[in-house]
Amino acid sequence: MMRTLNSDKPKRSACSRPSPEPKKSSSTKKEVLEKLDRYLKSQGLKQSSIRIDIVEAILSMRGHFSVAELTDKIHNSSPQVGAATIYRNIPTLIEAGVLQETLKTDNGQAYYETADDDHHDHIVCTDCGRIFEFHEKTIEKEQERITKQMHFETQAHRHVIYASCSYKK
Amino acid sequence: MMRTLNSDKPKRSACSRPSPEPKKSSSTKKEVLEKLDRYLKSQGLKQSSIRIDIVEAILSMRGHFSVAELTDKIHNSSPQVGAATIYRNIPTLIEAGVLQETLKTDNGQAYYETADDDHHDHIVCTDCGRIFEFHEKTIEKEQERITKQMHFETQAHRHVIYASCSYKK
DNA sequence: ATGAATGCAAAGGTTTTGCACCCCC
DNA sequence: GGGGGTGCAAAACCTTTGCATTCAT
Repeated sequence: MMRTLNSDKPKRSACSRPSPEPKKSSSTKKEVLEKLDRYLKSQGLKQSSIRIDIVEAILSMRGHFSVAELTDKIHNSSPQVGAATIYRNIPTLIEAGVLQETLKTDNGQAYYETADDDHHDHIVCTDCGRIFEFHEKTIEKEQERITKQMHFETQAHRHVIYASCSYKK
Repeated sequence: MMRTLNSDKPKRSACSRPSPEPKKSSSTKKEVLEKLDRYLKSQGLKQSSIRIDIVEAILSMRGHFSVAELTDKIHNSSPQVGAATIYRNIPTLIEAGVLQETLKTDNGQAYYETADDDHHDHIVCTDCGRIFEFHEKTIEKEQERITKQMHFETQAHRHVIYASCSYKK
């Protein structure tokens, strides 16, 4: 029975398209940590060595990653960090502008990426599950026009295209 | 602490915008049941009174609904139907062209609507959580253009705008 | 009669929460 | 020292699955 979109985990091997380029980091690690520091101070929150560990793991990730993948990375250097701590830090780091949510898979798992300024949306390969990015100003503008016309104030959007890689086989 | 998009269930009362119009049913109940019948026969599957109950409940729903809401509706007339049966029927009914998935909320709950031919995307009100629809050919075309240009074959897409209703308060 | 459909309960996977303890400011 | 931060385990949540039973054809 066919399932909905990407609820079956596709195998990486099903797709021979080259992986997306790792994004060129627009900010240095130092800048990110300073931004975090400013945010924490502004909110009366505290630095903690574990929070720094988590941020460093995030900065070392390439592309888009799940919490499970992030957890593995963190456990490389700090095996004792609990999953709950990572989950509890996610909203904080999003608020701080360090992290952003990419998309949710149909099975409910969230994917994240390091926050950056250039907005983009995503194409998920239905063969291999990898996530690619696209930029399209026209769509952004149309979106804004529609929302205004319908008397809403845009807060955010998620635009995910599911498509199969033509390089297949 | 602010959470991601619609992970907090907003209260209906937070938004005074009129509800979306119930969609004018493009097919009669009879037509839908015939379509289902054709699909089931083609797949060697069976009719069952419970499956018909589920379809009738779907057709009686207005707008967009979660499995929980659908289950409640079904239980009005057939209280004994188990949740597993409803979940197991969903992929079948999607395949049959009776049902389609609208979106997943950030907390992982799926929303559905009756299948129809006119494609549209969705605006979720960040005040009240209600789901509205928009149609925009320009966006569809751009999307197709980008996907082709990147050498993918489009399978599907999900485009959800999160926006607050200006009629608020 | 044969295989699909169902109910029940248990299991699954991801994320959240309660609580006692720890540590940053 | 006080309030945020953390670990652990349990709970929450939606959904899926195993198994014995029932039903459609």
